[in-house]
Amino acid sequence: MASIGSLTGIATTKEMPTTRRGLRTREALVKAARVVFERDGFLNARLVDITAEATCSIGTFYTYFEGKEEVFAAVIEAARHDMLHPGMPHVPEDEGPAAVIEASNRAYLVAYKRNAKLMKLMQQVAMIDPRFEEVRARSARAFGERNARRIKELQDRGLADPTVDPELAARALSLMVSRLAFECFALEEGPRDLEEIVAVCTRLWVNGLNLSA
Amino acid sequence: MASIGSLTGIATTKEMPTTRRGLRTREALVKAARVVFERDGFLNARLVDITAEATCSIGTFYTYFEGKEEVFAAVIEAARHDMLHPGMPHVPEDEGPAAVIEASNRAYLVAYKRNAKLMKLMQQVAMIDPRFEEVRARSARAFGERNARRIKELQDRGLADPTVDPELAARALSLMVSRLAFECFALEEGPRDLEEIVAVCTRLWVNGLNLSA
Amino acid sequence: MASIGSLTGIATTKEMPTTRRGLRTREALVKAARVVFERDGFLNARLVDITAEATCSIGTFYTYFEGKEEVFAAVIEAARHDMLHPGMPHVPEDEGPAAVIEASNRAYLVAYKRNAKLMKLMQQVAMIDPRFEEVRARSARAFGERNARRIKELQDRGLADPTVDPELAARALSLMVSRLAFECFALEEGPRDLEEIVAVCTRLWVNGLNLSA
Amino acid sequence: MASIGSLTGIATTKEMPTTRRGLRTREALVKAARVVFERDGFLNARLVDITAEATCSIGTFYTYFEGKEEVFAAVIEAARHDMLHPGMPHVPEDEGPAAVIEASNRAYLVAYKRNAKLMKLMQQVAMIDPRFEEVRARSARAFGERNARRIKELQDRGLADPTVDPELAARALSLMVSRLAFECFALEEGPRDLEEIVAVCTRLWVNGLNLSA
DNA sequence: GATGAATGAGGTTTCATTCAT
DNA sequence: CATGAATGAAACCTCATTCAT
Repeated sequence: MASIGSLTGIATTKEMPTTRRGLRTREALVKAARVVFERDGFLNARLVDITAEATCSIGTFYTYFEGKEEVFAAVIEAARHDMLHPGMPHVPEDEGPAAVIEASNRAYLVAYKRNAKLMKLMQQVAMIDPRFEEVRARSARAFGERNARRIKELQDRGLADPTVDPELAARALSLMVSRLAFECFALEEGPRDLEEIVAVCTRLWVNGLNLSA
Repeated sequence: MASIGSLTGIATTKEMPTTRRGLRTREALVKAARVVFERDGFLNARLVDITAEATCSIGTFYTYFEGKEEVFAAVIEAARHDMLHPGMPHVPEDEGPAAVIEASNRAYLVAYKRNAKLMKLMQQVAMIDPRFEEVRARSARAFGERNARRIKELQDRGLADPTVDPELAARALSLMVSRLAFECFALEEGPRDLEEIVAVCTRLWVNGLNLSA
Repeated sequence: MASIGSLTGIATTKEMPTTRRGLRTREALVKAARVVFERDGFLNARLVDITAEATCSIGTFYTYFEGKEEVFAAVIEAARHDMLHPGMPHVPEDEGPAAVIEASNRAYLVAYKRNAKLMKLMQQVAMIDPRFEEVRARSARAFGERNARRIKELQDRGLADPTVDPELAARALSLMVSRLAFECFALEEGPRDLEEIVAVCTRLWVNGLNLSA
Repeated sequence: MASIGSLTGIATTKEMPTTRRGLRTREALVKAARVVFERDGFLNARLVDITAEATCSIGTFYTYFEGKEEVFAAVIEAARHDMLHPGMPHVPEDEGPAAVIEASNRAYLVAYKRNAKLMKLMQQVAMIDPRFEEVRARSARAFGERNARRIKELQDRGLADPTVDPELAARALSLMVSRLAFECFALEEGPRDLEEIVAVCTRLWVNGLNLSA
């Protein structure tokens, strides 16, 4: 499996531990880091707190990570699976495009809600460190491009408003969903009821693209 | 005139200077602070850099501000006029709701583009300091509420899809616009052509609310 | 007067203090640094010890110096006058070249003995930090070149062995004197009687160049 | 065979390995240490670098050495043969004292040039660690004493200037040669042509002691 | 009002050394 | 004999803030 560095693009010189013991320690540090980061924020989190949480010494920390940024990268990396493959297990393709959009939005929002604190953290760090902004942007781009392709396809099939630019519309609607998720779940401003948010998002997607036509 | 503190909600003990010289110095510091913040970001900006830019001493800084947060509040405050009254001079009320929305979006996006760096900065600080997050949230809420009232009105007049929740839809659509503005103008990701963005936003608003009906 | 940096070639960003108080503090730090360096050596000297000796805080140290290397440069710089102009007040030019050489050697050795600890320190640091090696080399080169010119002149006047290469001979004899000074005064190995050393050095110079001719 | 410790005077508790495998590992470490020391200097050399170069683990290092100083002692020890017996195979005793001095100087300088990097390293460490300064001093003393005996002999036979103190003159001239070697070969300042240096050194010895008489 | 020297808490980072496997 | 994860003391350095001039 590729090292964390290669996936998030955050440079790393430290290699993955080879022994079972090393792996266990590294894992404990990543877990502890997530706890401390979510509790104190990236800036307030101190290495001592992380190592205390992982019940190891500062020196051990530096055996596995170059510094705060690198553990953070590892934390993000560890949460990728959960966020990247947001379920979408059995998309009801035959129930029409609206159903697909709804399922997709729900999957995204469910995953977002589950990792709300981490997403907030990611936003914070992205605003501080350009390398993480790049990670965030890449992730968002991937999401946007997938949606752009979908919209294009619907337009080609005559099911969606052909006057909207697929790329930009996908971007705008994706941002709408992700930002609403951010405010509702990460900032805890506004309704926290998932279904309510799914409903609005889906309606605005469907209406926005004129899918009813 | 009310102190900055009262407007942004950031506590201040420092009074506004009474002499002309004092006012000039304070102004120079706010201007310098904006330059340095926009150039280095909030975290990297050091008070020495700001006073150097303003060609005055550190001591002088503390004559007017309590610290970094307070100058930042002053910088934001100084930019409020430009952002709060985003033109909207002659809204063509009689050309129909779509025209109003378009004008409103354009006004917002024009102002955003003009203050892009500051908006990015505001985002950064909001993620760091809860007091500024509150400022940001209040601002967004005001924008959202205004839009919610409009939507409700359109629904009442039978011009908009009555099935969408006006508050949440307003919030979602407002976030869509502001976030797209942020990415395009502040992060400089994606198209920087204003009209293109105005067009998409307006179309998605109009379609989304089924205003064509 | 030129800053330390420009003379020793050690880069400095810190400017010289402008106020009297600042000058006094900086001076105290340089003096304290010399004491601590001579007592503990460059490597063992800690910044805390220096600031303690100067009765000021660590922060104050960093107001004037970038780090250990920079104070050391300042210490060396402060001692330059004493070493560079090693007296040589009334060189008895008319008593013949041997007398000139003796006076020159004596002046050098007297200055060396007076600054023996610092010279030892300089040797240590030169072996550790290439920038100081460069300073040392430049100093030695200047000394050697002056002697080379003298030898050449004596050769031209038919007073010195014409078969020796003036540059290399000057270098060799200069090194002989400086190294003997180093071992006797800095390392305190061998005789510490100045006149004895002056006598041997002078005789080896005079014989070596065949000045008796 | 006596342990390294007894020769360099550096205390050691580690015994020499008894097995063939152990000897091979130890040898690899000494070789690797020389490479790393010559490349990075004593201070910058880290034990990890040495063990990496020797392709073994840190733990293994401690099987054979107490620490950095001890491997360094072993490195020096391994190079002793080359430096201590600097050839001088068939000194042409009957060609006169000048020829002996020339042969002796050449032998020394050839050996020095071959081990220039190590000699530089030795100088560095001697300035840092008094135990190695002692090793260096002992070595220099031996060289000086041998030369002092020679000079005395020449004086007794009426072949050398009787007015120079044999001990101090020998010391001075020996330092001249060794220091010139250091600067030319270790620091690479000045001519690197061996014969040129041999010529000057020999002439200054011969002239300096008035051997022509 | 303006100045800038002085402060020092508090974080980060390194690497020789140990020791259980 | 070989391994390499774990340790933690010890030093560095920053910069917001104070205050005497």
